[in-house]
Amino acid sequence: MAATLKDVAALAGVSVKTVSNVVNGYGFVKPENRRKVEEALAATGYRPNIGARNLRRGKTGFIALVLPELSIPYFGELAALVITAAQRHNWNVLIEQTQGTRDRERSALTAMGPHMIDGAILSPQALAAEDFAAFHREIPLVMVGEHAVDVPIDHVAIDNVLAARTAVRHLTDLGRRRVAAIGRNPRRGTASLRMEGYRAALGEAGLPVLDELIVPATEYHRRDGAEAMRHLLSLPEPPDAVFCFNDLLAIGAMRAAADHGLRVPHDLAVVGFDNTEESAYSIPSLTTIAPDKSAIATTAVDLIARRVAEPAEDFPVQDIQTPFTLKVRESTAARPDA
Amino acid sequence: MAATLKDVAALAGVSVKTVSNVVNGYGFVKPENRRKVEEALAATGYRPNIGARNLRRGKTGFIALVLPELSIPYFGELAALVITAAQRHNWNVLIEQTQGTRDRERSALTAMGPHMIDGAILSPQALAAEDFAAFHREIPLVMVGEHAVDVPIDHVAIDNVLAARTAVRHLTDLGRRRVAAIGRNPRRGTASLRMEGYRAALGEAGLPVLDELIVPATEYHRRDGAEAMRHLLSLPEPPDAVFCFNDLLAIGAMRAAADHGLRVPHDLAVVGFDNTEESAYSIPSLTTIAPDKSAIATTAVDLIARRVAEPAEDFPVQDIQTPFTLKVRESTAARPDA
DNA sequence: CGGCATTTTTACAACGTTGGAACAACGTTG
DNA sequence: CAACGTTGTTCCAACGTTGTAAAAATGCCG
Repeated sequence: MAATLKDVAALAGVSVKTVSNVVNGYGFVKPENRRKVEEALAATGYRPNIGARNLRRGKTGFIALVLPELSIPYFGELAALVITAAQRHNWNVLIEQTQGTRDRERSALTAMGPHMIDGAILSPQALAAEDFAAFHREIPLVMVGEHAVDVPIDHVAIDNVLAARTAVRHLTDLGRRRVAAIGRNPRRGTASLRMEGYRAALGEAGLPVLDELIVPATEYHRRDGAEAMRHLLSLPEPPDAVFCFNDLLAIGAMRAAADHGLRVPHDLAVVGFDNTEESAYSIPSLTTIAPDKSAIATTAVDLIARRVAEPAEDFPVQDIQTPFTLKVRESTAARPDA
Repeated sequence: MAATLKDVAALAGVSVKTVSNVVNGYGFVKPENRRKVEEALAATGYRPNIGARNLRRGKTGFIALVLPELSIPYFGELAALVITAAQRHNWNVLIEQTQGTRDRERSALTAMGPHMIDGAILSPQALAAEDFAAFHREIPLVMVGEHAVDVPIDHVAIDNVLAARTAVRHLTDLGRRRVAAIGRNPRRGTASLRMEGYRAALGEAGLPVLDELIVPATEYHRRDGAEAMRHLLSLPEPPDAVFCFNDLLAIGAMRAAADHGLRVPHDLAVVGFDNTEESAYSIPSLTTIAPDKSAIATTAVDLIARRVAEPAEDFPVQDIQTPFTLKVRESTAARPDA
């Protein structure tokens, strides 16, 4: 069996507490004893029992990361960064997958009691404001990306309206006149914000907002992008550009366009959102909004750390905007004839 | 604060143990009391303190998943499946990222004592056999994918030799004569197995194994695939087909080929390995070996569960092969002129 | 060398849970 | 009605750790 403090103490010939003191770096230990304890520690290969320690300390050493699906590149990349950021605070990360369903998001919120986790980072898709009422607000919670309005909860995200506006503006600057949008979804807050940016950019360019060019998507997978694009291509007058609300939709859209014999960017310019690794290598490579994912992860984790450290908080609910850039790639190269 | 058994007991007017009995489904509780306890449970919103429970039971309720990087699609997809499989055993999954470095793989193995986890699933890349000696073999360990030879540890993977042979055979069947390989890496066991399959298939087709067509890769990222492909295209006599040891390498290779003005599959046929979602939507879509990832995840988790359940085991070390298929897509379509 | 301050060590309790044993209540049986 | 088995409940201890407080050892001063 694994060695405990008791075993180490017996071997070193001191009390359990002295060993504990050495392990935790308490100052007043006779050098002689310190040496003996350290030897015993090494000899037994002692590892503290985290569970027992946390039980005693009233902390768990875990934070939860609740997201739709790890197999979606954006979330995989984000999770990787969150885990790395959490390590700096000596936290382990528990990942909970919700498939973007409200039920599972809600149950993740309630099931993970304060016994289990010290805090949670949540990337919700379907949660409504009232779901948060059920949540025991005993541990810090940070929302990333999606933002349930009217709920006083810390939030970290990019400026979605501005990002979308930037993306669409880029398309109109290239001279595209029929700019479609894929990803409308009234249940997603970010989708509404991106719609807003889309409309604003069209307005600035003096272009009309045409309902027929706005395609909804429930999920944001490649398949949905392809489907939406097929629909757009079946229109009497198809678009000459499309702004997709994430990279997967864009990849799917480019695929459908290719199947249809269209050339990207010549016949159709495409912009995505997220700057997943994939978008830099696709053929053609994908112009996309590049949020600073590392900043998102670090900010969210640090925010939880701060709330944990100062629990009886009077520092107000945070709504932090992290930076983004537009990565211009082949999918929006200028037409040679333009 | 969160409710404990004591609080619930006080409210219900029974002893702590009776509440515990109700919570754990112990049979002999007076209906009257059961009702009272259940009401109190609901009223307080009691959640068991997992740490304390595990401390008492000597189990942790966690398994570790040690892998190179969550942001790599294959591992993201695998992690998603492992988490789902683990849920069926009431396990939480702790994900540890190693970046594929030997140091971090080793430290993950030792740092996660038996206090922390009930078992571990390991997808190693750089570990040598001797590293396992350091590992306290107190908890079940399953290796997926890579297999450190000479170490008696459970292992789950596809038949890499056969898979590679199948992939290359597919290329030679299409009439390709100069079939390159990208991904040679003597430090990776699977790479050697895939090399073996590659050589075997060439042999069967009566083709020579040419050193110049075999390109090493340390990491298996898109960037490495592109780099390797650029090298191949600089040869006096470039290949007409390439077998990449994973999908990312293949995506990178296709990207480099496109940059070079080559048409895939006409000028160059490409086969990948892993069947990540991305490969179905790339342009052209990628022919690839499709391991049954779900089977890998389930088998690995179930194996751990079995070893945990029967610890004083005499059931021998397992080496389980999971099925795979070859998904033929556009990147290896037959030449129209052939 | 007694007294006192400082350093070092230890005993004890507690965190929340559950297994085991002990105990209590009950109905049944001889 | 005594003995018994069954059902239901409680008490105690323990899992491994650390905070508190008290005890012990040490060093210093007069």
